[in-house]
Amino acid sequence: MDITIVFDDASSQYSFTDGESILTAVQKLFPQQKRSIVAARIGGLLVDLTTIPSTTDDIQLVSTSSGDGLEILRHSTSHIMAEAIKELYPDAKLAIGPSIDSGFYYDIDMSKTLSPDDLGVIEQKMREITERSEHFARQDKPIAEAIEFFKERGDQYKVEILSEIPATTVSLYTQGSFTDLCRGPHIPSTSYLKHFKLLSIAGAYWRGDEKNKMLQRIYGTAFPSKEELVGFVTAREEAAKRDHRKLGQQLDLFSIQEQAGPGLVFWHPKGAIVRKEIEDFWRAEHIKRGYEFVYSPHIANLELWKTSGHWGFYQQNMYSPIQVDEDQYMLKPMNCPFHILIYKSQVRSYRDLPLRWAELGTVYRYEKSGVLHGLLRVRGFTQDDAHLFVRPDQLNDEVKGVLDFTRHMIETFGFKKYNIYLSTRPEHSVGTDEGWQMATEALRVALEEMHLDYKVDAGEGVFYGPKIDVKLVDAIGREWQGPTVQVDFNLPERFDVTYVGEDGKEHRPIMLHRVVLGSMERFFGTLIEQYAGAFPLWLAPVQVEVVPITDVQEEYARAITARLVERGIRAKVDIRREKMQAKIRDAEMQKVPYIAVIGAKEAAVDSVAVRMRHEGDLGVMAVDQFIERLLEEIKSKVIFA
RNA sequence: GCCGACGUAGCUCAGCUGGUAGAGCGGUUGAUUUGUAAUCAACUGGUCACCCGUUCAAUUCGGGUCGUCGGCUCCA
Repeated sequence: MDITIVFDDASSQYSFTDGESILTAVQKLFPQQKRSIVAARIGGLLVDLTTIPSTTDDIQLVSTSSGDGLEILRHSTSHIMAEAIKELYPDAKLAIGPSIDSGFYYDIDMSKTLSPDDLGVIEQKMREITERSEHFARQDKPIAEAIEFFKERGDQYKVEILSEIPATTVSLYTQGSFTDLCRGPHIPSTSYLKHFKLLSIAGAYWRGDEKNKMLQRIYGTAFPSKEELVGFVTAREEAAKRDHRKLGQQLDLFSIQEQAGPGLVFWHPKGAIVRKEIEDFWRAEHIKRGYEFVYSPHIANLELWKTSGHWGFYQQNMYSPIQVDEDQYMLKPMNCPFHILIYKSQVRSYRDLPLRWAELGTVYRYEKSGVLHGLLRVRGFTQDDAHLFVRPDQLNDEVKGVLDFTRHMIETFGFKKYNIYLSTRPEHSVGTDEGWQMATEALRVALEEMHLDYKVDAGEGVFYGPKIDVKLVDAIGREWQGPTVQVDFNLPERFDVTYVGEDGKEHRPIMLHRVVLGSMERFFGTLIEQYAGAFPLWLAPVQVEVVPITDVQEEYARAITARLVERGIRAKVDIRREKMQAKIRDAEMQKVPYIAVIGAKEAAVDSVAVRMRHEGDLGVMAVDQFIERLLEEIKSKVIFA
């Protein structure tokens, strides 16, 4: 049987004899690359190389250099790890072991608690298994038989998974003495696996439900080549250096103090000045876009939170009540009810809408202790919040306006890695199906009209309405929710918010909740990681470090610094009795964008020797020229990647 | 909240099997007057996170609390 085999855009013919598998063909046609070819695709379906072709359809070979191939390699690695664990710890019960973006994991239930040292032992055993060259063999079984098979072995998790699969037959894969339930495909033999590493141990709930038992999860990864594996490990180490918690301390930006309590942020002077720059920009942009600013209190009567529904739906995230005289007061977890109260302070006309009210509102939420994470997940934070009260006919434009605003902010701050999600109605929520549908549709239409790529995050909306989330990506690829816009037709209902229409009758406005940064804390955290602490000039805490070479130039250096400061430039002079080299080193390590070196030559002609971060010595420049350059760069908010 | 690991000067870390702790950087002082990533020296830093227990003796061993880190769950 002659079949066309396609590999790397080249195709060749191969005559299959009866019972000959694709693997045999690969070994004959591509003896050089045979270990990188791990599977095949026939008619769009991925199959094992051990498949014996039954049609004359083209066969496309899948190598580990493709996404599918890499996934197969990693998935097979998780099976090999599972085999190793079963050999080492026979009482281990396996749950699930998929491949993920950075590698794979397997969830295991066993009596022994694994320690990091055990990873080496398991790796060693895996190495043995790869040397044994065990073949991966697929077997299709009626589901009842498969259930019986795993039941006998006491693999309760596999039985549970099987009992929920609607299919009549399932596939099992066996290598060596180990058999697992799996869709496949897999590498032909354990010998294909050469470059792998087990990374960490963690706890994970069975089926991701905290009511279930906690299993032990082992994370690992595998690559086609040693270089790629080493590259992965070094990239992780490099990423760790951009960690905002590390940089926050090194650059003296912020701290979180045990004495004060977890999740509460202290902004140091250098972090505070960055925040101030962000806030100034934020305010200016709001004014341009027709927003007004409001301020509201930090606590309010519990009754208000009952009316808003927060007490019912959000209680577990709120700090305990504060008893004041006869009443109970709550620290605010959100700003929305306050803005509603301002709205309701007078009768509003349809002509007043839309109203766009913004506030840098500091909120407090009781987050579970295990989830706190530097600036990215805290208990007290300032949202760059705004609420828009709009008429139904204004909804679409206003949502688009917010999306455009968000995009402008993200781009100005130079974020390249972010993802957009549309979150729909969650399990616990208020309001009617019609309302939810209308609101979700409004968001979807706005996304489409703005030509923004997005994914649907089913059931991830807020209790009062659906939302669009923008998630920013941190140094090691984790996503953190930043900007969000939420459509809310429930709070206006609960608070009986109205406006008088053209017809003289009362109508219900729709509320938009939105943040364009997220929170100052989280945004700052991702910003630090984004720039690895080397902020663009307009944000840099110290913009220019003035370095006199000897103390003879001290007076001139001070004068230059004063001139820079007078022009609104954040300049500091380093008058320590240190060598110039040491001062430059310190300024570089503090990631100061410009260093102005001043010796006798410069002092004589009113100039400075300019050194730029990452670029080195730019040569001598007249002071006025230097100042103009700085002001221009600050004004244009140039980003140096 | 759950699983696991960790918690020693301001920072980064050393301290084997129990005998009240060290280095480098930092800070202070003095000397050096220097041309693009660390000048030299002296001095100064610690209830070894906290609380109980075992022991003649605990930074070291055991238990608990708090905090941090990696995940899970949950979220801006």
